[in-house]
Amino acid sequence: MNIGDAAKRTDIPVKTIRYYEDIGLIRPLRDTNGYRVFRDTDIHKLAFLGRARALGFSIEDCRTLMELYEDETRASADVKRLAQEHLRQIEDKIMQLRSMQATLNDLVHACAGDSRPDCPILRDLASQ
Amino acid sequence: MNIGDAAKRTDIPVKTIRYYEDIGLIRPLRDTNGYRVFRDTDIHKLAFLGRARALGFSIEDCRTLMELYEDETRASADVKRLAQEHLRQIEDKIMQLRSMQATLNDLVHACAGDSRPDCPILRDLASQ
DNA sequence: GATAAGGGCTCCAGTCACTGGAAGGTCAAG
DNA sequence: CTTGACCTTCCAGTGACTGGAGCCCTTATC
Repeated sequence: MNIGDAAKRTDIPVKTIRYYEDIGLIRPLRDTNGYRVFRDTDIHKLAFLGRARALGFSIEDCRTLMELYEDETRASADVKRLAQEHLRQIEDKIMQLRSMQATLNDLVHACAGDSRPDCPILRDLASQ
Repeated sequence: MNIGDAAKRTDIPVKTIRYYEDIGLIRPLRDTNGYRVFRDTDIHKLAFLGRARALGFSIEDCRTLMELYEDETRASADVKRLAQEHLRQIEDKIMQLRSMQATLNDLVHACAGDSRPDCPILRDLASQ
């Protein structure tokens, strides 16, 4: 299978697949014409990566997860630890965003949003 | 005031302040020795930027907000529109993260986290 | 007057995870 | 034989900084 088909199959852009090869996440074979050839295992790995990325794991986490996946002697504790740490970071981020959301929401509601220059949003940003 | 004091006063790293000058967000004066000199207005602008960034506005949004702030004939509607659009993006991001959180949470709880290799997290990532 | 510490300066490179584009090779259809 | 859709590599850019090298300036102390 060529890269275009692999991209369609996994919903990962062609450019991204090439990038994943560049950084050593996948190792597709090469045809005599230089084209990448994707086997089922490569497609499987790409799909794995796609799902891990969709859960917000960093590329380095993905690399580790793939290594763990391929290591038959792994301990599930290692996977769980990684996922828990990531979950904690997501929760932190959500709290941060919720705090921004709350402030912004107040400000937006306090602002008339008309043609006059007076604006509580700017007043807040400029406050000492 | 030199850059170090400006940094302390506004809680913005020295490096970041220099970067803000680079991209034209602030225009501190220069002393004869080449050192940047920060007036009260510069400090005020930096603090404004700090608060806007803390609310998650992009640098380009910050630039626009500062222009609006300095334009006495602005319409508050323009500020509100910007803030509302940003609020929408924050809400999108929160929803995305909550969805990740939910999935990850399920997976983490399903995983024994012991020395055995069997792991629902990896099984999910590898699922067809 | 020498020196050391603690500022400041510029410029370059790296971060993360792609993404766009240029310049060119390959392949199947008409 | 040409067209168009693929594919290739390589280089540069994104956002918002951050780190480091190599240098200059100022102030205090010996």
